[in-house]
Amino acid sequence: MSYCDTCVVRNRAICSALDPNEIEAMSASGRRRVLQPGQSLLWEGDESAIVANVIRGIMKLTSSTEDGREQIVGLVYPADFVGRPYGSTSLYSVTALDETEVCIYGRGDFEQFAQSHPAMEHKLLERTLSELDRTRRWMLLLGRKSANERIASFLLEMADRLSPHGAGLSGGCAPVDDHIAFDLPLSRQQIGDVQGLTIETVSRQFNRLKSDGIIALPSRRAVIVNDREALMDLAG
Amino acid sequence: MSYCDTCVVRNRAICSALDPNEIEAMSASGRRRVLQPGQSLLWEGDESAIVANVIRGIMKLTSSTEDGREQIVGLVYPADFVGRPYGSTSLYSVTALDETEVCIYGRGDFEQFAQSHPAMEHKLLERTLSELDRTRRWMLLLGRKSANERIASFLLEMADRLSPHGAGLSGGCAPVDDHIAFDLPLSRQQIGDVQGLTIETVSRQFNRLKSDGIIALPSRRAVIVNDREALMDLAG
DNA sequence: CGCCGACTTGAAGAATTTCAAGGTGTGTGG
DNA sequence: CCACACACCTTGAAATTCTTCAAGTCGGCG
Repeated sequence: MSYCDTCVVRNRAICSALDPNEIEAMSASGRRRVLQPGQSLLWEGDESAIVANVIRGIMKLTSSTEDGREQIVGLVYPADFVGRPYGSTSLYSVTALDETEVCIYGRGDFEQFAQSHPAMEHKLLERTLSELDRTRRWMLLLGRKSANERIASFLLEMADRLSPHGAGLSGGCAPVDDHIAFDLPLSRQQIGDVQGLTIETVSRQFNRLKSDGIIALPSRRAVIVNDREALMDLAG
Repeated sequence: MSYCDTCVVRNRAICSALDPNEIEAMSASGRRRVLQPGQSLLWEGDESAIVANVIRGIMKLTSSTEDGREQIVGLVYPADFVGRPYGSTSLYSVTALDETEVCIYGRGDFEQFAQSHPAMEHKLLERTLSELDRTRRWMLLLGRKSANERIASFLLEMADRLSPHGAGLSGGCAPVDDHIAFDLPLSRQQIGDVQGLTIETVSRQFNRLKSDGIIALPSRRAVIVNDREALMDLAG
C-alpha cells in the first residue's frame, strides 16, 4: 500500500493511467516534498535530474535574459507534470508560488518506467500537446495584444481556473448575475512577468478596469469580475 | 513496397521508429500532397481532421486576433510533425511558405495507429517536448526583448537552421572567418509576424545591423552574417 | 518602359517603460 | 495599543520605443 492511495490528484495526474500494481511500482522510486513559496525545484540551464507531479499549490516556469529580465513561460497547477524527460537540461526554472506539494522522481527512473508503460506515456503526450496549445495561444497575447487586452485575457483565464464556479463555467452557462470572485495566486510583479509588462503598467490597467466598474479589487490579491462580457470584449 | 522507401525524411520523422512492415501499414492510410506557398493545411478553429509529416519545404503556424492581427506561433521544417492528435480543433492555421510536400493521415487513423505503436508515440512525445521548449524560449523573446534583440536572436536561429555550415555549427567550432550566408524563408512581414513587430520596425532593425556592418543584405531574402559575435551580444 | 509588390525611410503619434515619489496594510516590537 | 518598518502597490511625469501614416525606392516581369 502506497501513499498514492490517498493522493488527491490520482485521477487526473498522468499516473491515472496505471493500475494499482503499477502505481505501487512507480511510487517505490518516488518521494513527496513540500516546497515553500519561492523555493525552486529546477533551475534554468541546470541538468534536468528530476521530474515531478504537482499535488497541491501553484508553480511558475521562468526563463530569464542575462541581464535579469524575467518571463514566466508557464504556470503549473495540481495534477500537472513538471520537468523535462528525455532531455538533459531544463530550459527554465520551476519555482513554487504558494506552498506546494510535489511527487518527485529521478528523471532516469521515470524515463525507464514510462517507456515500459505506454499508457502513462500517452497521458504525458496528451498533457504536453495541451500545454503546447496553451503556450502558443499565450504567444499571440505576448506578440500582438495591448496591455489592456492582455490584462483582460489574463483575468478571464484566472476566473475560469480559480473562481468557485470553477472551470465548469467554460460550458457557456454563466450566471446572469456573474459576480465571479477569486484570489490571484500572483503578485502584481508576477502578473507583469507573465504578460511581458512592467508592474506599473499592470497596476494601471487593473485600476482602469476598476474605475470603469468592470472589476472590483477588495484587497490586493482579491478580484471580483462584475462584467464578464465587457472583459471578453476587451480581451479580443 | 511503399513510397516511404525513398522518403528523404524517413530517418528523422516520427515514422523512423517503425520497422518496414509497420511503415507499410502506416503508409496505407496516408497520402502525399504538395502545397503551394500560401496554401493551408489546417485552419485556426476548424476541426482538426488531419495530421501530417513535412517532407520538404517550410510551413508556418499562425494564430490571429478577431481584428486580424496575426502572430506566427511556430515554424515547421522537414521531418517535423503538424496537426493536433487527441484534440478536436486546431488552435492555429498551418500554411505553406515555400512549395511544401507533406505526408497526410486522417487524425483518427493516425491516433489508432499511434496508440498501437508506442515507439512512434514516444518519438512524437520527444518531438512535442522539444517544440514546447523552443516555444517557451520564444516567449521570453516576445515578452521581454527589444526589437533589436529580437532581430539578432532571429538571425542567429536562422543562421543555425539554414546556413550551409548548418546546425553542426552549434557545436561551438565556428570558422574564424565566419561569413555565414543563407536565404530567409520569410518575407519582412512574416518576420514581423514571428517577432511580434511591424514590418517597418523589422526593416529598420535589419538596416541598422547592415549599416553597423554586422550583416550584409545582398538581396531581399539573402543575409550574410559578418560578425556572429556582435549578433550574439545584441541577442542577449 | 512602366507596373506591381515588397521593401525602405521619414515624421508624427501613441503606448509602454522608466524614474521617482507617495500610499496601504500587515506584522513586530515597544 | 500604537508606532514603525517593510513589502507591495499606486500614481505622476518624463523619456523611450515602437507603431502608424505617408511617401518614396527598388527590382523583377509583362
